[in-house]
Amino acid sequence: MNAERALRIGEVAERVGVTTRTIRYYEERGLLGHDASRSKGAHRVYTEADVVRLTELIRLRDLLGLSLEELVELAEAEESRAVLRGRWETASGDERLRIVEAAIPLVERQLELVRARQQTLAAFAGELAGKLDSLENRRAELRR
Amino acid sequence: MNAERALRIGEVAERVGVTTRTIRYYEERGLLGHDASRSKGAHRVYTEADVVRLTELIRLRDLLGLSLEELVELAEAEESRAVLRGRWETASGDERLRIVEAAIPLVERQLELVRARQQTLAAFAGELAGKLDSLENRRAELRR
DNA sequence: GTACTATTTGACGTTAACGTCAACTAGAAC
DNA sequence: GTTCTAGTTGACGTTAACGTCAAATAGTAC
Repeated sequence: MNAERALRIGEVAERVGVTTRTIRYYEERGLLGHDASRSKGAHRVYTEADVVRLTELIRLRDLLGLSLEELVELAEAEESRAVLRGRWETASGDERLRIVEAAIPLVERQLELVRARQQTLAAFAGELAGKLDSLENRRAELRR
Repeated sequence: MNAERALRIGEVAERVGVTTRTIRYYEERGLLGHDASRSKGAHRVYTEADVVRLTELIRLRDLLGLSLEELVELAEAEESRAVLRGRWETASGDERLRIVEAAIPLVERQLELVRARQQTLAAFAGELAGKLDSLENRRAELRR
């Protein structure tokens, strides 16, 4: 039904904004579930869902400064990788429910991390604003 | 007047939460103005202002993921390093005004960077929240 | 002065995260 | 089938940001 176009590594890399080396490296490190059915030497095949997923991971890396190891840890429990391996289309209702239920706490965890960083950033911004304020006051006084 | 206690590298490192090696490395790379009056082999001497400054730099590094090179570039223009070298105490009113006026755009720049990051984080948080929402809707449907 | 600890300098070591290169091949287009 | 581009594997190279170690010395306490 859903005849999704198959992507190859080059296109994925370009769209996500990384190099092909990075994608292979991430797979090597266990971040992207590697397809066991791929025979040695055959091209890797990706879907739109992979692009979305990789984009998200890259953002977590860039915005939160997570290391690869931390990313792996974060994504590890994600049973929703089954979706990426094409299991979703053929899954039964029960299986789909389990997949969705496994994905929820993962997104929650990510959201927590982002929110925490928002907090610390807000505090830092406050400090900087205060410092700017006092500098401006000093300037005014020194000008008199 | 202001007889500030002189700190040595070990105490500074502990208070800032880095190692002494890091501090020396930062000096080596030009991030901390190195005191020309220090004779070879003599201990490095720091002030409370140095602790504050280093703390801020480390936070910019950690929260925004800035590289050392970017930090150097950011701090480079900072004429306020004069303050750290003890020039403040002996400075005339005019000099002090110039020091303060040089520090302001620097803090403004830092604040800009932090605010920008807050924006992208907010957008990301929004996306994640949306995704969480749709997952929860799916779950509800699959449960019926 | 002596003892003792923290510091200095210089040098080499380490790790994560890729970059780069070579020889070979899959797969799409014709 | 031929052609051609993009992909694959394996291996070695690179860079930033420190870690670690050794030998000598500064500075503090007594």
